[in-house]
Amino acid sequence: MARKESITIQMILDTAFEMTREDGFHTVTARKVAAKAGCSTQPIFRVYKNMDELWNAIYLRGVDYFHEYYEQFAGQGTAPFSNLGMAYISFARQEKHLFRLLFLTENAAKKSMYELLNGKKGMVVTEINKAAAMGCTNPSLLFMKMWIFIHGAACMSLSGDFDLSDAETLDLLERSYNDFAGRV
Amino acid sequence: MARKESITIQMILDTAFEMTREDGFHTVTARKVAAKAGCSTQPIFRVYKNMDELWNAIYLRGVDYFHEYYEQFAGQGTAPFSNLGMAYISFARQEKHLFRLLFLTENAAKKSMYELLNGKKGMVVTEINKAAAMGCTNPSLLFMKMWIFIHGAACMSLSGDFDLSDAETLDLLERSYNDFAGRV
DNA sequence: CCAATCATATAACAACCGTTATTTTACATA
DNA sequence: TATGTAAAATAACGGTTGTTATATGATTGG
Repeated sequence: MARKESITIQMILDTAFEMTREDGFHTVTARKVAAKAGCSTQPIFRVYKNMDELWNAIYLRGVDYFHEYYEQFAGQGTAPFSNLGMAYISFARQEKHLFRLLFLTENAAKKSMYELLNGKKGMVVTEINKAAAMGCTNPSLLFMKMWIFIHGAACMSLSGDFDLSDAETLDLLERSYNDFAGRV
Repeated sequence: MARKESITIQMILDTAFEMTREDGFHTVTARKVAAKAGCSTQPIFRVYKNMDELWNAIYLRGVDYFHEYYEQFAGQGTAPFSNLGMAYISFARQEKHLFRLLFLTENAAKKSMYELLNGKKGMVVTEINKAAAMGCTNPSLLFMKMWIFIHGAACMSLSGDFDLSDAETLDLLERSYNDFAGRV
């Protein structure tokens, strides 16, 4: 009855997402995506109404990508939040463009930082409970302080103003947790 | 002998800088600057070789602007670094576009964060000395921890994930200083 | 007052952008 | 095998960008 589809929505989104990962969000244009996917711009506008829709899809794929990356770190580490913090900072270092897109860019579909951090597994809640179990009187405040600190380190590493090794970073996070929690 | 200059480099840079302040760096194009300055694009390319030079000049003007803003806070506050932190966070809140340009954007002429923070008056050194005089054993480490925290709060306020009042923010900074310094 | 000279304006160039109209191509059904 | 149909390619439209060639303008020394 009709010609068979040869360029799928997956191919287009995969290509566009990879461009975002490697060169940043602003490099994703219709013509460049088409060139990299080996087709014309027409298939893009068949599966997406316009470029805004594609950009939105890239953001949502970025959220999924972050979660997959981030949830690998669940249960690791000793001090509460230090595992999540390491995941977050590692992500910022290895995926600068995605980190910018997810955590430093205003966006129509933008999710709150807490929603992103808690993830599908409720990892923040888990860590808060862990802190409470360790005798912390105000674990939510502790989370807030810890995350401001962690977010600061992540953002600093974007501009090259924070370049501790992973081991040093983990040590810093655990010491900071103890500082905030009033331990010795 | 020749026609008198009517559009100065100051007028152009003032206009372009104001556009950056209000609408962000990416809105500064030759034609838009010309329109806002009430002239053609030609005077821009008389005083600047190309747009890169103008953008560079905007960055440097931004550095000066930050210093003027920031140095007003010198000597205020009680806990070390809290005055500088309040200045930094206030700047991020009130001058989002400039903050992004100065502290979150890669740049040919980019200065290190420490250079920007220390300023012309050596304010960071002053605060570190203050901490040392208060009996802190490792004031440089304390500064690092404090500034990661402060930078985190500033960056979070960009995305609307940090919205404490000034009084609450100051309180948070002073408490954090005590946490890091091991005080009660 | 004229002419040289430099500032400014106008207009154009080539390269992009998102988007869409038009044409070509491939495939399933009758 | 012919035909209808939808996918893909081509090409174009109107907009933007940085930059530059050309034309107009004003000013000042001779």
